[in-house]
Amino acid sequence: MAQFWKPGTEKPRLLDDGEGGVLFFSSSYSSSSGFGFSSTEKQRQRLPVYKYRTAILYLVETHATTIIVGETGSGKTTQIPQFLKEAGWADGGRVIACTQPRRLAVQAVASRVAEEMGVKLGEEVGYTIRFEDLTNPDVTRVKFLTDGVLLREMMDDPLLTKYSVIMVDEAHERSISTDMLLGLLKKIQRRRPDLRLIISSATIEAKSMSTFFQMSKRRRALEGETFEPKVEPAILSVEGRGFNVQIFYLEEPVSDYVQSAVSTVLSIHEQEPPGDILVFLTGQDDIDAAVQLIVEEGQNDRKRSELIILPLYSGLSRAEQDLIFSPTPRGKRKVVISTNIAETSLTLEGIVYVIDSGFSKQRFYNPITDIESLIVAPISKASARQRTGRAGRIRPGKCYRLYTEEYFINEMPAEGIPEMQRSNLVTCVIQEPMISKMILASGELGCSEEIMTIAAILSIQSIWASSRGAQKELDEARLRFAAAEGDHVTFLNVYKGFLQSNKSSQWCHKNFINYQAMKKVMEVREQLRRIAQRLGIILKSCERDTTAIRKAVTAGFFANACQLEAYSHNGMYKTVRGSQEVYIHPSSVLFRVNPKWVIYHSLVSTDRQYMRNVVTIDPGWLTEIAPHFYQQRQLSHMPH
DNA sequence: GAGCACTGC
Repeated sequence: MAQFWKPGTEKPRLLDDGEGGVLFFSSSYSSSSGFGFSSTEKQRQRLPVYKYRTAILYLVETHATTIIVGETGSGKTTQIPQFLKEAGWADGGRVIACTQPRRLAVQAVASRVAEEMGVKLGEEVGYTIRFEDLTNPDVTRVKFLTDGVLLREMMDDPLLTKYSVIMVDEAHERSISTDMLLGLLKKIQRRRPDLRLIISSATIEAKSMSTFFQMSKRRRALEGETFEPKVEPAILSVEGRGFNVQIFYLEEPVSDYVQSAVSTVLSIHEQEPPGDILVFLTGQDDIDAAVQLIVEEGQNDRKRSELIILPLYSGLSRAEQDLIFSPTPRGKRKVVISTNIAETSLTLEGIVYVIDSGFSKQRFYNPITDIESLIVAPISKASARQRTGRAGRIRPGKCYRLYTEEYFINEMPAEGIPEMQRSNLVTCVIQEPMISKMILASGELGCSEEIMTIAAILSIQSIWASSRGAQKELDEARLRFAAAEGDHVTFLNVYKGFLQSNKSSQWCHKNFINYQAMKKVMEVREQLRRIAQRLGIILKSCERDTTAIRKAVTAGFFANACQLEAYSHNGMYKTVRGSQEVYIHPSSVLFRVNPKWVIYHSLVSTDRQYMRNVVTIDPGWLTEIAPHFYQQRQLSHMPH
């Protein structure tokens, strides 16, 4: 058993005075009395970040980059933009920006800040996320946005000239777009000494962030007499406002963390006072198995009926996810069994006990084979702390780690590998080149209306409704739309039906289509249509000429062509590019159909490499449409 | 016979 941090007391602080640039403020700075202020104002003053107001403003004034380390509950995200505004950083038509990795967070924080400032959202305080721009360029002074949107803005205005301060929040998550943004912002700083950056991070990893933003000696030598901010980043640490969480480790490692998690749930329920339980497992399989086990093992338990067991992962429908947020009835105990979604994206109130398996599914990318795969891998210390923190939001909690303390200390990596090092960066550098090529080709082939629809649907996770417990019905529904040419053409049938139903949610429900996904498809399609129109692509329908459609897909995705192995009995294909063994994904309408030649949209790698979303092609099109790629390749069994 | 989590004109 070990003691976790106790926020607000003796938290270790940063810590480097060597180069003079790293500053440290103690938390003994006292806040002024709230007398005479409104209740909102008093609430603001109670947030831990409030007592650092002067320090933060001083650092931002004097340093090009300020790194703020603050745990959840410190209030940094909502308060710092307001401090900046009050201090005049938005004067003269300038704008203060604050980025978030997730859309939901952008919306939530923006409306909270607008409320605190007593202004209407979309005016002085606004936000921009994809498909939704709630800002007014003339009056918006504090703007919240996803880091992806800011990256896009950079394409039109590379120096981001309208912003005076840019705060990058949740930088410790190291998402691809956050990392890209940080790299580009560093470049902008060289050209814009007036720009200030605030990097906000929840972990002590601030030191490497600081090293990154340290500017070169040469640049520093150029600093003239005119006032310029210090180039060394400042670091400030702000305590959070969580509760103490006691940590328990296993004495011996276990081989089956699902079983171990289940036993822990049942013994907490037997021995511990009321309070909800959150269990972190890796994926749907684990989670469903754990739910099943708890039900079975608890069958003879008189207290079993007090447990409300809820699975949680992104594949669940909106209604199923909403169950998680319903309040726990008196005398009951909620057990939420979740993937990583509950680590950062969703916050559950009322959790007192956390069980951490120590694993999550992570994406890895092999640049040689160009295959991304999802692998169950050990989490980092940073993730483990984040999971633990989920237990201390309403009162002191307990966290049960299903691994040994020795393992945590000596073997668990301090930080996860940044997403940037685990992904194919193509779409990050050039926005969706294959889709773009497909759309351009569709203009010439006269099927741009259809290809727009296909492109929009391919950009959505899945248009099919969640199938828990109704697998057969979903398969049957899918068959009703199935087209012999493959998934892409099947999508057109679904889209057509959706339009004919007048975009009805009941129709979606009846046909196992995800209504939310279809609404998003409409938005993406509209966005694509606007871009295509701007580029002068002729919008035209080919009226069911599936050859034109499949040729357009081939034009974009020629590199993903696969041929069925001549004597394959189990549906094995080989990629033309690298002779990789691949199979049609069971969710495809061509599963078990196994046509001779197909093009896939993406590969997913689990125990096998599966092709998701496949369409049949005529191999002759490959040399016709992409001769530069196929000329020198030897295509065995290629008819001529 | 199968789906970690996000994001984007």
